[in-house]
Amino acid sequence: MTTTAKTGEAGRREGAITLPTLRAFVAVSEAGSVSAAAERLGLSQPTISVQLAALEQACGMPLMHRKPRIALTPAGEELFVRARLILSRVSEFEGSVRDLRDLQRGRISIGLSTPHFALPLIARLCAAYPAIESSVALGNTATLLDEIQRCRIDVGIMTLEETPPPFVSALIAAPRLAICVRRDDPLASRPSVSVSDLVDRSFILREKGSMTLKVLRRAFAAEGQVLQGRFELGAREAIKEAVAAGLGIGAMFEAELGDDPRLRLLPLDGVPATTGVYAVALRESLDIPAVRALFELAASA
Amino acid sequence: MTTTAKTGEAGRREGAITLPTLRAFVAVSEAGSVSAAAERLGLSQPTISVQLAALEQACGMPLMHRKPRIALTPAGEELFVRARLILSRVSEFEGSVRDLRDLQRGRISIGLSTPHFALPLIARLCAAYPAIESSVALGNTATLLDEIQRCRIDVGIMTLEETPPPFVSALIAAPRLAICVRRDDPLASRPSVSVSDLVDRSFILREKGSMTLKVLRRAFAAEGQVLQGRFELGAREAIKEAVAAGLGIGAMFEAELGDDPRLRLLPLDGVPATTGVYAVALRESLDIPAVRALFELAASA
DNA sequence: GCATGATATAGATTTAATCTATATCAATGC
DNA sequence: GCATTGATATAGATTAAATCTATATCATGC
Repeated sequence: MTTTAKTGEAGRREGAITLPTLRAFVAVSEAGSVSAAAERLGLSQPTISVQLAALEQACGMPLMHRKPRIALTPAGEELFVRARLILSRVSEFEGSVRDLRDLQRGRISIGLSTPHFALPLIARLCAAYPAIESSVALGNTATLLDEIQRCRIDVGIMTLEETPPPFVSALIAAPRLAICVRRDDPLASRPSVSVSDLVDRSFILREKGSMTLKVLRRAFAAEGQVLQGRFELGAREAIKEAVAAGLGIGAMFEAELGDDPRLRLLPLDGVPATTGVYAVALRESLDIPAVRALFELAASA
Repeated sequence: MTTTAKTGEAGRREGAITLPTLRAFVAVSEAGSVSAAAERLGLSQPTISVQLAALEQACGMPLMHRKPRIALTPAGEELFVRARLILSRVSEFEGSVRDLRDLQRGRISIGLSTPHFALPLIARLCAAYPAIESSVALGNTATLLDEIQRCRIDVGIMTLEETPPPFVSALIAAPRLAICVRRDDPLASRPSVSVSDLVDRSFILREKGSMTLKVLRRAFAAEGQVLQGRFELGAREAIKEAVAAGLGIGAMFEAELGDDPRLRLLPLDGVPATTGVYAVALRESLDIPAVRALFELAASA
């Protein structure tokens, strides 16, 4: 029975190349048998058999012959090399994912409004995950929230009263508002002060958007008073200098003063403790490993 | 409403990385928007959106943020590079497949028992597809069929009567069996000979497995005669020399003699034309582009 | 020739990829 | 400030891929 070659099309049914088919092909080539490859990949033998057939289908030509034992055709030899190249790139990709997830690598950009409370936390982050690169910028509560929302920074550490919807936060500290006066100020020897002690005093204020300003203004309003600002300074350090220079009195949260011998910090009575220092991020940023790590450190402190 | 960070696991639902997800990711990164990427890939916008989410799921972290406009996270930057590497390897793989299929590259190993009929065909193959490398070996019908079956060669060109099941074949030529004698032989002037003319002559025979031997023996048996072999030689060229040296007469298929002035070839009457010169291969080898090309050339001659 | 080990096929099930239709979200103009 | 628009995400359905178990076929060695 002489079968004449049918010259019609064959092997044209394409089916895109997929990673499982390539894995099966490479495993069979290397293991020298379908069943050994199946075992190596932790899959069933028919799965490998089918995947191999699918790849030959997709390529439109036989890649292996099975006669004496399973072996590559010339075309198979060539494609085997390329298939292994693909798979090794995939492994590298997966390795990167693992590193990134295990924080063997990673980056986080942080914005601060309160260096005093933020830096110990950042220091702990760096100690726990030495491979994380962090970059730090400064700002006030309002600008930081804006930058978080625009994804300019991953996380902000700032004083805050409430966390609006798109954000999540973790409490770091709950300092009270205090008044900053010169050491020779009449009030300097008082253990604390109240709004009524301050109505005729002129303040050096933080800029708009600052939580310090907002809380102070509200404390005055609660007493029916209006805050009198002498002038406005956009940085806490500058305010300290201004107070020391006798330009007025200032306000800042406890522990923000540091160790300045020229000044004294007096707790302000009658201010409800509604504010706190928080780490803040977009909810979806919590899936960034470095951000999650920072939040976990904040929560565990 | 102060939402505290939930420190529970997140992004752990793995789902293996696939090529479509990587393609979507790279396309979005390059196109700068999901819908542009969809258009570029010829897919719908939701498909890309879903694939992107699937990759972020598989990686367990966000790869892009979408706030001002869509942009890569630091992790995304790193993985983007690796993803593009993978995809370029895949393109190379697909390019190889195309080349192999279009015979821009390819190899074929051919076995011959009848160089006279085979070489013109091989010459046509080389002319039509200059990029195909072919390697040629010799053998008789039986050894060639065996080598084909063991995938030692892709295709054999040989005299054959019938094509056993695992093979397919294409007819190349249908030469008749002829007797080879010295120019000074008493039979040399005859236009043809019959078995009865040869009963007392002593033959120089081809080896077992040769189709020439098989057909000759059967022609004798059909007349009730027994073929008398003087001795056996494993190569056609050697038989010619032996006949020329006067050791006996030989047999070969028409046109196999070539142009030897010492010899004459006499058609043997009464031999049914059941044999032909065929290209033979395993059925599955027809999917090898170079083999298919050879068969198509044979059929179109 | 029969037993055995290996490969392929069948049928069923789960998951992935893709679509259309629709909802949500963000930016922009009136 | 609200409505329109352009872009992205979600839902539900459908098709195709990947995988399994069970079984058939095939080849090999004794």
